Amino acid sequence: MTEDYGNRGGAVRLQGATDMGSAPTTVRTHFTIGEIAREFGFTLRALRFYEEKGLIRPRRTGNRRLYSAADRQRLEIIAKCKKVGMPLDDIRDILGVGNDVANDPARSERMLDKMLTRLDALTEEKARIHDYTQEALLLIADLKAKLGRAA
DNA sequence: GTTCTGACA
DNA sequence: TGTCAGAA
Repeated sequence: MTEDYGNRGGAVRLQGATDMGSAPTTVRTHFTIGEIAREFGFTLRALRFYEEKGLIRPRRTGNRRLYSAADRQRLEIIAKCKKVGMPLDDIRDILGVGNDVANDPARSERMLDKMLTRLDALTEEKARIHDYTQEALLLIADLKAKLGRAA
């Protein structure tokens, strides 16, 4: 884990903004795929995959990916949606094409809509699993009885 | 050591 | 998506 907080890529120096120490404060505006992966818990493969699918469009430095604040906001949404098992296609719809995802009421509206739909699906799944469980229990009891074992 | 692309599972 | 390979 090379925590290169040096002045690579999108690093920017803010005038006068210093903290405690004497070294000039460096605020990084862009991050490498490795850093983003660690921060959000995504694998490098997943991040490249999301890019292939058009969910994010990190800028490049040569052919190295650089993730901006906007990319991170999108990733945050992706993480939340993935957490409930939402399909990537739906996540892409929520995100929309623009790269600026901050404070977008329309986006929140889309996300709410998709989330409600997802809730329905999860509720149905839960019911289905309950049914399967009951069936399995019944079959097990039946088999045990047939084998002369205690229930 | 880190990241990239492409291919296969 | 994980994993592996070969290159930068």
